Amino acid sequence: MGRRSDHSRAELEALILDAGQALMAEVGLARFSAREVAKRIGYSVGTIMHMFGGIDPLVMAINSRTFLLWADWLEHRLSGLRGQERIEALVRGYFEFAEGHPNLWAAIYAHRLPEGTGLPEPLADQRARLTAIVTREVSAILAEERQEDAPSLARSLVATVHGHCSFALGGSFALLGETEPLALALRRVDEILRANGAALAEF
Amino acid sequence: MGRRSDHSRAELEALILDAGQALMAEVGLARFSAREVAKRIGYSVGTIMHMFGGIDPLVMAINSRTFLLWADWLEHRLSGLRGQERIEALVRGYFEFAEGHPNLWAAIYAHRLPEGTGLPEPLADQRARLTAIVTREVSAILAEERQEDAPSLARSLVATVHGHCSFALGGSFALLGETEPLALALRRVDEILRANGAALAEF
DNA sequence: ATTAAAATTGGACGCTGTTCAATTTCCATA
DNA sequence: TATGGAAATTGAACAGCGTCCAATTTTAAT
Repeated sequence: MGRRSDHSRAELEALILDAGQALMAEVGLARFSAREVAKRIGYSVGTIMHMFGGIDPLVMAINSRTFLLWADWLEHRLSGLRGQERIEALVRGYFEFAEGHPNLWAAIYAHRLPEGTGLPEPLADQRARLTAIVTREVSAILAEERQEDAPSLARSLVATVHGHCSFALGGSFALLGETEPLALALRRVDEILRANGAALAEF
Repeated sequence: MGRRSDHSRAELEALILDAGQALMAEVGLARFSAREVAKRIGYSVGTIMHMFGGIDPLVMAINSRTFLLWADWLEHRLSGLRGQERIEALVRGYFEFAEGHPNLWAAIYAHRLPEGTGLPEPLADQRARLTAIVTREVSAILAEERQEDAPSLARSLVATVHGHCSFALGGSFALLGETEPLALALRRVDEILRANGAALAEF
């Protein structure tokens, strides 16, 4: 025991986050376990506790990492698209990422940090990247005199799509007999954008 | 030990659900504990396990109960209102209930039942009541030739408001600098209803 | 080489959900 | 009213969890 220079501080952190995110993807937040992460990387639980300070900060770090993954994936998905195709790709992208990584996605919204504790600045920045992408795209199809509405409108659109995606993956829509959640979300986004003066082609 | 007729079967179930819901409201899903519920009602954990079959079914029952509470509260809130005031009251009601019972509300959406297991019919019915109210109100302000759109539109509106409420209580909006989540939700609902031919007064 | 500091461990603690044999109570029948 | 079988309830056991910390080992500086 003691400082084994098998891994540097940064390497060890990456090791923990890699294994942690993998475990989260496999079993979800409810069955996530710091002990299991420790077992997988060959360190003791104490090491993880010492580095992150508890299981909540660790989960926060993993979730912020998921946001990064998500944002990169979205950007890649936008490349080559033009005009309002890009907006549609954002909505589809939201759903597809969530469906492709349901446990990672659900962990983001199921995990509530004990009251009072806010996100450390760097983690907050990682999370804001996703909305920044949407703001940029919304801005691009908004008239010049409505540019100032873009940030607020983007946040609201993300919330709208999130609500539909959340009901789709959480089973609420299935419970209510709704079979086309994505189509619903796409229509709402279209309506909202038109109502706010976006330049969209006729249906 | 043995069948103590202190309480009938139904009484005991109500006792467990009462104490369970109270505990959920106090500590939230993450710190919810069947053992603590047992302690509070003076029975052993085994009794709860035997009645509900596990902690997941118990949480499901509590959450469905929360839906009932919510629906009743909403109905009461609608009484005396007319026209589009009723739609506005639904949106405000969604936010106010969530803000008034944050742990109960969050537990509904944070709890994901282990895959494959669906809700028992009676519980599903309890949950559908809330959307049924919205469908009724949406139907009331929709033109006759658009009546068939009401159920789907209502589900979508609930999802939209849920998304905004979820971002508000979960801290996403705060993180992104949004300070007026309710106002945002109200505007989106107005836009969506107008886009679908609802009879709403000029702003 | 010595020493102070940092990293890592393993074990303890109290908690959790789940299971089940043993016990107690109830109800129906004789 | 006595009795037997069925149902309810318990308490203890189990494995796992997050958290903590004294003890140990390694590293880096002197």
